[in-house]
Amino acid sequence: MTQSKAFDFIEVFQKKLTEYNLSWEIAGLVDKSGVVYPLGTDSKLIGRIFEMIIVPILTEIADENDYSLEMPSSQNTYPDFIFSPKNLEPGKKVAIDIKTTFRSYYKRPYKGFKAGEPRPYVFTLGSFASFLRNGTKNIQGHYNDYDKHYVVGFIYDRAVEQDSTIVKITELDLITPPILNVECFVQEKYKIVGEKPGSGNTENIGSIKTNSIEYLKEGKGPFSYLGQEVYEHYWSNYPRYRATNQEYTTLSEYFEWLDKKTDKTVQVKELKEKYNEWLVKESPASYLDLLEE
Amino acid sequence: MTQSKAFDFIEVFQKKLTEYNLSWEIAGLVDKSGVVYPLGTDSKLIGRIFEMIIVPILTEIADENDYSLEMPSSQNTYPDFIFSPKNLEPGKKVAIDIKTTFRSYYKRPYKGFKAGEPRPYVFTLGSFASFLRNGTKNIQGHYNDYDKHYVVGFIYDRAVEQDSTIVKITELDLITPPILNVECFVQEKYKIVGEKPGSGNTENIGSIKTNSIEYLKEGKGPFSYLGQEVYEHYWSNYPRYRATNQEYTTLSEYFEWLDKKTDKTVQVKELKEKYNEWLVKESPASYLDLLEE
DNA sequence: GCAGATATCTAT
DNA sequence: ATAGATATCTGC
Repeated sequence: MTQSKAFDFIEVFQKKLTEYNLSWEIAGLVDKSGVVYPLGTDSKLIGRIFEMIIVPILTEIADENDYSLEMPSSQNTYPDFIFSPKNLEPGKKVAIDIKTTFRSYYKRPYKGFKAGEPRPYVFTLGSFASFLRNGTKNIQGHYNDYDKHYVVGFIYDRAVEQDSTIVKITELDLITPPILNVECFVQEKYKIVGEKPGSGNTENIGSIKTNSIEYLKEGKGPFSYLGQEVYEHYWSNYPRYRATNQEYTTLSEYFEWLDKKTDKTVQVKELKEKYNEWLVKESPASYLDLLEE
Repeated sequence: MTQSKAFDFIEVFQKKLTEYNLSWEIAGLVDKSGVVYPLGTDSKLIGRIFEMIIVPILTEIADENDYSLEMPSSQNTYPDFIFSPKNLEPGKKVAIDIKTTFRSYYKRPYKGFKAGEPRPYVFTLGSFASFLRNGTKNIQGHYNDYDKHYVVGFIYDRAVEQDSTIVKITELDLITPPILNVECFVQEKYKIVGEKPGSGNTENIGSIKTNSIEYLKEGKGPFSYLGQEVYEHYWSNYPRYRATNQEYTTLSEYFEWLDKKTDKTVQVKELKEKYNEWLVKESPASYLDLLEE
């Protein structure tokens, strides 16, 4: 079997996920003598856990579609997983990145949200200052080696009570898992990217902001209308954290900035039209009033 | 029992560590059904693991010395653990922070080091821009609530081979632990602080640089001669990452900077003398010189 | 939403 | 040693 348009990672991954029916109920860490240590809810840890649990699924997907599965060993290298074509077809690698964040909830009614509803959340989607600006910076190989960039995102509740009792391997039942209510989505990265950073000093792209995982599953961000190239251009020119000249910080301002450039290769008018269409049909504001802030 | 000068955390912790004789041989993560997932060597994970393994030791120490053990729940709050006096004596809390880094080795002889010797390493010792400059910033309570600040440091080798096989709980023997050769030290923070940052954009204090854990165990950094107050003053005035005016970046420059200030409250001459004494007796350079003789 | 915290690493 | 990467969070 060889790669073809038939390989749809989103579809395949979701199918496997259903088949495997993972519980995500991680109890803790186990040492070689069988002592189990409870986990905290630290996100650094949780993110890695999701990453490791899905390895068998990714391995199976790779095998069945004539890819080899690679994991960069360096800690500062994008992406988390690579599907590398066994036929070595250039420019056809597939990048898979795992992203994680936790839910918090409104305690009282706020701007059209009811008490008890989850707050809108944002995923941090990786640097906008590394491989997007320099094709070999902090990436395995070259940015051009990749055909597709997928995000597997996890959202979860932190257990309120932290358990810190150490138990024997025979007493796993006694442990309260630190994470609950896990939801997962898969989508092409550009379709969930937003127009605002997800961090300051470490210059990460922020996802669209929503409290509904459906919106992410369906990939309804602005660049789903504008296209992957516009996403790449927008974020490779987004002002750096310490830039004195903030040329633009929104898509509207980006269009104006683009319009003033002499060497532009796209029709700004068309982009504006697509963006307006998105605003009307798909923007979070059209889902829920006043998601701004 | 009440707190007294008799409570020496370093001594007590080292004793418990010997008693417990922990193996540090973490095999992996276990879920509630008993499936074990291997760990990677990602430092984010490893650091948390050391943190969790020593919880029982800290609990016992707290109990036996009339402290309660607290762990700040927020992810951006110093310290990792707090010993809080049960008699509520103000200004007498004890901060314990866990720090981790891994060894790497010279492949060929270099500047007096032999091939195969471990490279000198630096621990990142937390921000110099938060609670040191604003007593309530990113700290549980106020900086003045604390009497002592200890660092428990771990240094380890990353396993060369990464194991990614998932096993049953009955097959723990099959797993190769991802970390080997763990060494641990405890020391008062100011005694292991160095004069250079341990990170750029995230503005962390760097420890003294050494490839010998003995040097850290003994707390032989420059501020062990200059004192805790000089450490706090040096690092609360160290130039920020993006500062245009780099007033000083070494202790020698700091002394000159201090000398020019009109409101100084310390005798710069005395500091210089102490520093010179340190340079002669204790600096890593004087260690290296001894090694070469 | 911004700015800068959490911890540590790596390329130059 | 420096500068900026890795991922995500939080106070204002």
